[in-house]
Amino acid sequence: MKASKNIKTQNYTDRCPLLYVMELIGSKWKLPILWCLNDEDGLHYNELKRRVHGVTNTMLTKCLRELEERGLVSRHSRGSVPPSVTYHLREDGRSLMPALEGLCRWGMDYLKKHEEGGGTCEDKG
Amino acid sequence: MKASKNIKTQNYTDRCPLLYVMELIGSKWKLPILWCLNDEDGLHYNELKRRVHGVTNTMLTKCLRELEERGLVSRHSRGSVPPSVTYHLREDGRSLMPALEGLCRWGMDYLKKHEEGGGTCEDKG
DNA sequence: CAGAATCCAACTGGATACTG
DNA sequence: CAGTATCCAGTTGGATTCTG
Repeated sequence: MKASKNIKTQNYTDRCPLLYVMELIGSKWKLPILWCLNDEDGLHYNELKRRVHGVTNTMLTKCLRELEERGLVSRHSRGSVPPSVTYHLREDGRSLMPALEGLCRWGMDYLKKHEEGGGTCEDKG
Repeated sequence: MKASKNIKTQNYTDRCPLLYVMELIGSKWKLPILWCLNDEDGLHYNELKRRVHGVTNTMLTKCLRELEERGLVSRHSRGSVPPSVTYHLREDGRSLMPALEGLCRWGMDYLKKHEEGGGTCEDKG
């Protein structure tokens, strides 16, 4: 109760850190990318692409650029031919993962309650 | 570390509770609406509209319907003329608020670090 | 290998007007 | 009062092709 009160008094007007974060990680591939890098730090572009299943070049590059700009991941190029570029999670990116735990827990809890006899996570066809 | 490891092993494949939640509350007005209802439970449509500043009828109605479907808010109509409809936060909606605290904290922390001399929250013009 | 460039479809959300 | 209906613009993301 106190916690939630704290949240809403801080936020629900405008310029709110929570909405900022939502915008930061709200696009389709950001979280999957971060998870992969958190899972195994220092991945090459194509390794990443293989793990973030379904992502396209366009989107992967775009997301990585944005995450880099925001300081969540870092890009290291060897500048050789053929090119070799690895992506790493920076501290801000890493610290984001545990920050998501509350939400994740809520989600698991919610799904458990609402799909008592169903599958695991069927949101939309 | 353990927490974050826990998260990624559970998730980054497909059907993931966290992505589910993100979809649930990811649209533009959902969180502001929930905050308002958390702030003062039992608001009329137009009260809500006044508090969620900037929202349009179309969007407010759409969001409320979706939140209602998902069981986060409840709708009570007196069925009179003129109509009187109040919206309440249900338990699932209320429990979501503290679950957001981790993210919110991370956001405040992040903003503090990244705008040492700047304003409070300038994301985009 | 690690992208960039281009084009396009779908979705999101806003503006406006109308209604029982 | 509490919406609904319609239309429209901007954004998101996918498909495809090309390159040093």
